[in-house]
Amino acid sequence: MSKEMVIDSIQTNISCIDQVINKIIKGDSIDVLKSFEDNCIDVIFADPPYFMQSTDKVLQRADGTGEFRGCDDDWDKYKDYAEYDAFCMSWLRECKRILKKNGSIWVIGSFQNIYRIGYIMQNMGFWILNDIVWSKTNPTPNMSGTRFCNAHETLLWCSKYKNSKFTFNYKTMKTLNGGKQDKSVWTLGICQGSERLKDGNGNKLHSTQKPEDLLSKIILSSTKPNDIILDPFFGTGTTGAIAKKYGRRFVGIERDDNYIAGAEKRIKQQQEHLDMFSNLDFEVKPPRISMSSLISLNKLYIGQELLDKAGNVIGVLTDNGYVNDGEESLSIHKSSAKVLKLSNNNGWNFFYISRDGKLVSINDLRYETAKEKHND
Amino acid sequence: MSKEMVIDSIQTNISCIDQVINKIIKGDSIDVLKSFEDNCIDVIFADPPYFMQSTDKVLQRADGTGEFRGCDDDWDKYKDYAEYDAFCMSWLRECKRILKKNGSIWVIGSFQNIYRIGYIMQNMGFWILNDIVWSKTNPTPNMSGTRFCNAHETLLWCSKYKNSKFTFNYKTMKTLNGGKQDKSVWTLGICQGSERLKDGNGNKLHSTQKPEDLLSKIILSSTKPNDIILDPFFGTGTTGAIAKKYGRRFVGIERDDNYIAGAEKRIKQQQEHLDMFSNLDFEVKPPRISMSSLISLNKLYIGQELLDKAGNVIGVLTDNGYVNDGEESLSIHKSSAKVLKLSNNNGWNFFYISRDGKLVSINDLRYETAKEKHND
DNA sequence: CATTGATATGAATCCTACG
DNA sequence: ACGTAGGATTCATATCAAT
Repeated sequence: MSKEMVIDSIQTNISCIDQVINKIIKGDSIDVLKSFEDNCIDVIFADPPYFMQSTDKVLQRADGTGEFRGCDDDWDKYKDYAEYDAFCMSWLRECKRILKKNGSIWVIGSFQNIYRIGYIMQNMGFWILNDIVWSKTNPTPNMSGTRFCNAHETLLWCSKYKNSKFTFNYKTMKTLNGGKQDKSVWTLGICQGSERLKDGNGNKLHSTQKPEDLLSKIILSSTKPNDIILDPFFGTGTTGAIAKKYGRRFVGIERDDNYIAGAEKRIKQQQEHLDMFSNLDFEVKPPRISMSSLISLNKLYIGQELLDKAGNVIGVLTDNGYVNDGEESLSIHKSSAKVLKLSNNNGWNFFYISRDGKLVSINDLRYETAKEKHND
Repeated sequence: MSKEMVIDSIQTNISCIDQVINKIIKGDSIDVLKSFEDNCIDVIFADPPYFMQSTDKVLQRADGTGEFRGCDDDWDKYKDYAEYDAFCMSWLRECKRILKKNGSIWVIGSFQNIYRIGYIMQNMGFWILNDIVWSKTNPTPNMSGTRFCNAHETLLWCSKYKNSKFTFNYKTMKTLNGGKQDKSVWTLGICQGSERLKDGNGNKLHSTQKPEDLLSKIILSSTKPNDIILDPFFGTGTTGAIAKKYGRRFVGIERDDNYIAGAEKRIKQQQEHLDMFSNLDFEVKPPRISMSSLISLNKLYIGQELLDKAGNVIGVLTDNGYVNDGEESLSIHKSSAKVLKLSNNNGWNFFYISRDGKLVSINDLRYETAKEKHND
C-alpha cells in the first residue's frame, strides 16, 4: 500500500477498497466510483454540486424573443434538470452498489437540488430514515427583500434498503443532546473563522466548505469505530478530518488539485480525539441473559418469591422463568405491566428478590451474572 | 349566488370563480379543480395526503400507556410511488392552470412525500421561492429510539412561473419578526388544545389539522387583502378561517361530510381581525418620481447645489437629473456611493438641498411632491 | 386561588437477535 | 429467509383532579 495520502485514479488499481483506505483519490467522482468493488463501504457522505440556477441562461428562450412564458411542454426548460438528474443518477447508482447492505448514506443539498436527489433516491430503493434540517444560526441574509431568508440546508439520511440494519447511535446522540432524544432539526453555525481553509491570498479555498460540527454529528450518530466512510465530493476534506478525529477510516474522491492539497495538509494536522462518544460507550446493550438461564446458573430458583421495589410479593418463579401471581403465569414484562396497569413494561426494572434480608434487583442480578461469565 | 356555505359539486355549475367565493365545494379535489376556469386564483394552499407508508401494526408508547395513533386514515393509502405521483401530477397540473400568472402556491408535506412533490412541481415549471421548514416545538417523540425524532414538516412555496411577480409582504414579516427579516425556518407548535376540533366523542375530528399560526404566516406573507385563496384539501377549514380572519376570500374543496360540517361551523364562528399587518400598512413603497421630473415640476433646478447631511456641497444638478461633482456626472445613487466609497448606495437618503436656509432631504421632496400630485 | 401531580396525546415510513 | 420470542423505548403541552 502506498504511503502517500493522494492517489491518482489513472495510475492505480483501486478496485480493492483496502488499497485506498485513508486516501484521497484524484479523479472524476463517477469514474472512480465505478472502479470500486461491490458492498465495501459502511457510510457515504455526499455533498454534490447544488445546481444553483443563478444565471439567466437556463430558462431564457434561445432566440431572445423574451422571457419564458411557462408552456408546460416546452422541452428546453427541462434540459438542464435532465442533465443534473442524469448526473445524480450516475453517482447515486454507484454509491448504492458499493454501499454494504446495512450501510447508510447522507446527501446534503438545498431547495435547488434536494428534491431532484430525494426523488431519485426513493426511486432507486434507498429508504429515507430522516431528512435533517441544518438550521443556520448565521445564514446569508436575503439582500433583495423578495422572499424569506434561506436559512437552512437539508440532509437526506437513507439506508441502502428498506430493511437494512443501519447504525444509529441513539444513546450517544441523546447524551450529547443533554439527555433528550435528538431531533431532525440541527441548529449549527456556518463554517467560518479559523476552521475555514484559506488560499495563499487569504480568500476562502472552497466556496461551500461544510462545518466540522455538521460532520461530527453525522459520524458520531451513524458510524462505528473503524467504519469506512466514503466522500465522493471530498472538497477540502472535512469528512476525512472528522473521520480521523473520531477513529473512523475515510476514502475521498476529488478532482481539484488545490482542494486536494488543502485537504491533505489539513488531515495530516488533524489530531485524534477518541472519547466515550466516539467509542460508543453509551451504546452498551443489557446482557442477553434469560430468566430461565438465571435459574440454571442457580442465581434464581423455582418457586422463589418475586417482589416489587416496596417489598410486596407479586408472585413466584415458575420453571420456565415466568411469574405466577396466583391467577396466571406471565413473563416478567407482561406480569409487571399487569401490576402497573400498563400495556407493556420492562420487567427487569420492576422485580426484586430477597437476598440476605435485602432487596436485590433482578436487573442487577443479570449484569452481575454477565460479568461473572465474562471473567470465566 | 347561493347563500349556503357548502356547495355540492355535482349539482352546481362552478366554472365561474365568483360563484364559489367563500364556499366549501363538496367533491373530489381533482374533479372540482378541473371544472374551474383558467387563471382565477391568487394563492393556493395545499395539504395533500402524505402517503406515510406506516406499518400496519400499532405502535406502542414507550411508557406503556397504550397505543399511538398518528395518521392511519384510508385517504392516505396508495399502492406505490407511481400511483401517488400520478395523483399529485393530476391535482398539481390543475392548480397550475387555475393560478393567476403572478400567483403562488404553498404545498406542505413531510419526507415521505415532499421529494415527490418538489420534483414534480419543478418539472411542471413551478419556481421554488423558498422551502420553508416548520420546526415543531412539540413533535411526537420517536418511541423506539431508532432514528432522529422527526420534528419538522416542509412547505414548498412556488410561483406559477420563474418570472411571476408574486406577492411577498417583506416588511410585514420583518415587523412581525421583531425587526429582523424572517427566515425559512419557522418554529411553531402543533395544533392542539382548544384549537383542535373534536368530534362528538371528544376525539380529534381530523388526524392532521394544521395550526392556525402556520396559516397566519402563509396568508400574511404572500397574499393581499381580498385575494382569493384556494385550498383543494380543505379538511376542517383552517385556511378558510384564517382567510376570513385577515380579510381574504377563500375557496375550499373537501369530500368528507364530517370535515365539511366542522369547517363550516368553525368559519361561521371566526371573527374578523383586521389590523396594520393584514392591511399591509408596512408595505408602502417610495413614490416613483425621477430627479428629472422634479426639475420639470420646478421642485429642483438645473445647476442647483446638492449637499450631504452635514451641509457639504457634493456637486450641482445637471439637466438630466444627475450630479456633477466637478469630475463627472453620475446618478444620485452612483454619486453618493462614490463619496461613501461603497459599490452602491441609495442616493435619495444621501442628498439634501438648501431651502429657506434649511437643509431639505430630496427624499422628503419626492414624498411631498407625490402627495401634491395625489391631491390633484 | 395558586400549585402540584397524574393523565392524555400528537402526519410515525419506530425492534431485533436467535433458531 | 423467515417466524418467533425476548425485551427496549418518549417529549412537550394541555387538561383536570388533588392539595
